[in-house]
Amino acid sequence: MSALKDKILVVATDLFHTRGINSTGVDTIVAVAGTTKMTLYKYFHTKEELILEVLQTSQQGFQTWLDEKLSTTSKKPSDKIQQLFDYIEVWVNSPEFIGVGFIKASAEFPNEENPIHQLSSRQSREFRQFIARLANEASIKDADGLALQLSLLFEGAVQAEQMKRGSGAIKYAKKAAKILIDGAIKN
Amino acid sequence: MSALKDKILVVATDLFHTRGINSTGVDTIVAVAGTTKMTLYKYFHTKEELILEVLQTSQQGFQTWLDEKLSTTSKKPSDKIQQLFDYIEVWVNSPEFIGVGFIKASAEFPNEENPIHQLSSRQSREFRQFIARLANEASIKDADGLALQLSLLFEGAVQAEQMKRGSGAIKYAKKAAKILIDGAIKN
DNA sequence: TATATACTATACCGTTCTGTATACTTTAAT
DNA sequence: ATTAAAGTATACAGAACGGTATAGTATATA
Repeated sequence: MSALKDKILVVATDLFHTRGINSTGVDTIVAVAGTTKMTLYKYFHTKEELILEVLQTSQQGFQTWLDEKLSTTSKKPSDKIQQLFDYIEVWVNSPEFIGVGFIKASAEFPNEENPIHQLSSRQSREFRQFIARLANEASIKDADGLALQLSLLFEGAVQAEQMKRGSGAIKYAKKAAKILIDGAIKN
Repeated sequence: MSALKDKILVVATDLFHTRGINSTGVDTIVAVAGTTKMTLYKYFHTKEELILEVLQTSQQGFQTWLDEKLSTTSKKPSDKIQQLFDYIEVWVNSPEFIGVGFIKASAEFPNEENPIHQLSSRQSREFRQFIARLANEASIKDADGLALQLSLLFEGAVQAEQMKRGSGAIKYAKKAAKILIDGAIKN
């Protein structure tokens, strides 16, 4: 990948989160990235394509990071789901954390026929299925139900953290997750 | 209040939710409301003022509805917090439900110095405090902690419902809320 | 009948938006 | 040295944006 394409992606990701997607023009993006519109439109044919690529790379980055953390530190399947929110907390409290793309994007593009909304919706579903897989491996009965509940806590906490940084939302989400997981294991 | 001002508010509320706030121009609003920009700008000096008023009236409407439901049906304080999510479920599943304004607005206006973001943040905090009051009346020890957890479930569920209608998110949020409340009462 | 109020109709201003056209410069590989 | 690729610089088209100016109509009250 071209260094400039990468730079544009990084800058766009940051600006979309700090100013909003619709409120960030391509002129601003290229100015901050230190390039021109001609170059941006060489790599991304439309702004929508850029948005989609930003969403995909950020979510992929998070998933890769999370996968690695879970696979290297904990061996037992039943431990993984317990540690999920530990790592989410680490990630949210890291200085690089700027938010979850698909949550914001689905709010800015509510129309269900919009490709950006559809990608956001799919990413949310895939993350939920990822949690469900962890729950299944931990031999939890209603794995899908627990996964949905944990994803609600996740999305709610990220939302709250975005509304006010350092709100402690993720700490209480972690506590709630523990209670829900313990309850689901016993049944 | 003028009938036209009210009509503009209703139309704007609907359009903001179905198309997004930034994606809805004032020209569209007046066209759907069947009036002109001159009239709109007579009642709302700027678009920002209109947005703020839309947010305030919708949240006020929900709070009033919820207050009334809780005060008329359940007498015991300990029952109210248990019934909170019952009514939220009714509200979310009602055909008029279009979402929660402050969740979307805070995503579209992430800048903490923006008046719209500030109002959204305040509304979120006030709703959390409302839950905390219910928890306190039910003699729950860590009322603020439980209120935060329940608000995460609430916001996460609304978010999920927005991403895909009929996702059943609110049903599982209700179950999770029951578990968390029961756990908080015992301690 | 006079006057104030509410509202309409329409044209417009300045800005910003996405996206493109044209021409030029740098860099690296053959 | 030649050539292709990558990137810069800049101007601009066409539409949409928020907001205003001007002129006119309908209605109700005094």
